[in-house]
Amino acid sequence: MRLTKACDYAIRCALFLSSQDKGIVVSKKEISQAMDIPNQFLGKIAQQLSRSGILEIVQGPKGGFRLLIPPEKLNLLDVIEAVMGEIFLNDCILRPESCGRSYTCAVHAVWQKAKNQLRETLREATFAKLIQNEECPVQ
Amino acid sequence: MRLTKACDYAIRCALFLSSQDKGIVVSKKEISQAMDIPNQFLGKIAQQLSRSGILEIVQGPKGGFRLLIPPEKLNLLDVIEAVMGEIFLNDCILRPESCGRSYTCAVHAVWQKAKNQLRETLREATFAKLIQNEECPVQ
DNA sequence: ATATATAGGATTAAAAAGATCCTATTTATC
DNA sequence: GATAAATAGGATCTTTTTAATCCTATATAT
Repeated sequence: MRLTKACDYAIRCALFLSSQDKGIVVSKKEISQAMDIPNQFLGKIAQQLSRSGILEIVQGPKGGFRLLIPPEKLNLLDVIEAVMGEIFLNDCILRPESCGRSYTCAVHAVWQKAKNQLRETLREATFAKLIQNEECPVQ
Repeated sequence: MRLTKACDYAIRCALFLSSQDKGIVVSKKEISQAMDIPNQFLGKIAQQLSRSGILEIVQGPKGGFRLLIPPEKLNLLDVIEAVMGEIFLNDCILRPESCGRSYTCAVHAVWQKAKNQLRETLREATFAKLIQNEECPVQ
């Protein structure tokens, strides 16, 4: 029920890029140092974010990563699902054929509701909002 | 971001007990066969449910498990957290001291919201409701 | 042409989950 | 009380997942 480190790093990376000037290329080294992400691991994560169209990878000298989606449109759900695949709480939601017992179906309805709520909450959280609100109301 | 097998089994066990006559003792063997749970593993899970006061373990011949909380009051959250501990999506919510970077705090507010929603949805799902609704609207 | 970056397959290490083994303990029944 | 039928619970093992790194290949600014 937890986000993986890879997710955490992906979010940090997206936060950093969102806080930089629009459209600029930021080197992997700079991001990994600023956001405390293992350098090589960041490379792997960037590949996933790149496959999902969230950022562009620029090779060669002065290479690095460029955010393709503006922070106003990019949200936590996009970044998390780019790394983890579609969020789900229980296998049976994605594999209903493995659902033999009848009353477990009522349970699945709950998983489905919980999943939808969770995805919606994450979708609402754009990176533009996240980098604005530096204060922390929950702690 | 997924429920573990142990959680799944715990829920199956609670579903089975909820569907039986109130207050009766059901043997581990019967539950494990009916709900397709590895017998020994069920023993471990029952210990956790017992520690949380959800069921009572009866030893000796004619022993087994007895549900202590009526299905109208028992809910998915109780059972899941008995097995997994308190639900959370990201470490930093439980360990705010590890939260150094300022803007990650805004992210934590989202985790907190998502967590609260999720727990509320699971809390609303009582076992009485679950064993009633045998049809499956989501599939 | 060269030096500087990232790519990406392969591998390794660490952690968590899933399951089982085996002896101890409890208790109904004879 | 003795016995047999149950579960308890520590220890162990296996598998899976996660986390991280190694190393050669590739791209590109200068």
